[in-house]
Amino acid sequence: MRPFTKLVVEIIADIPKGKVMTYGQIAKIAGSPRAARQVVRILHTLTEKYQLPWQRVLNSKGCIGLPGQHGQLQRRMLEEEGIVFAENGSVHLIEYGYEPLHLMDEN
DNA sequence: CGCATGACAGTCG
DNA sequence: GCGACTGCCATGC
Repeated sequence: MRPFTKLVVEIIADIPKGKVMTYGQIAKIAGSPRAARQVVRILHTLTEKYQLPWQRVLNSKGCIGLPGQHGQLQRRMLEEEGIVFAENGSVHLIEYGYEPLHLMDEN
């Protein structure tokens, strides 16, 4: 497994309950600001192997990426964690967005 | 090895 | 503010 992938797994696994992160955010922290796609792939590939909280990972719009039933399921799981959805079906990233500061260089 | 694809992001009109 | 286009990087065929 590449370092990037490993970091992504660590980061996602480190997302606390009631918080969410975006693909771009995770990718950036993992070391590749442009690797949001890889985060997506990693979710697909490893979410079942490592039991990652995929439901806490959203796109930059704060919306569920999956269409249909999976999205509904994800939304319900997030609500169970205490996350409140906006009227448009998005999550308030300003409030629920999680930033693992211990992984930041300085900033 | 080359082409196509993906649960995306950022910019432009 | 929304829709369309391009960029990115790794995996799959």
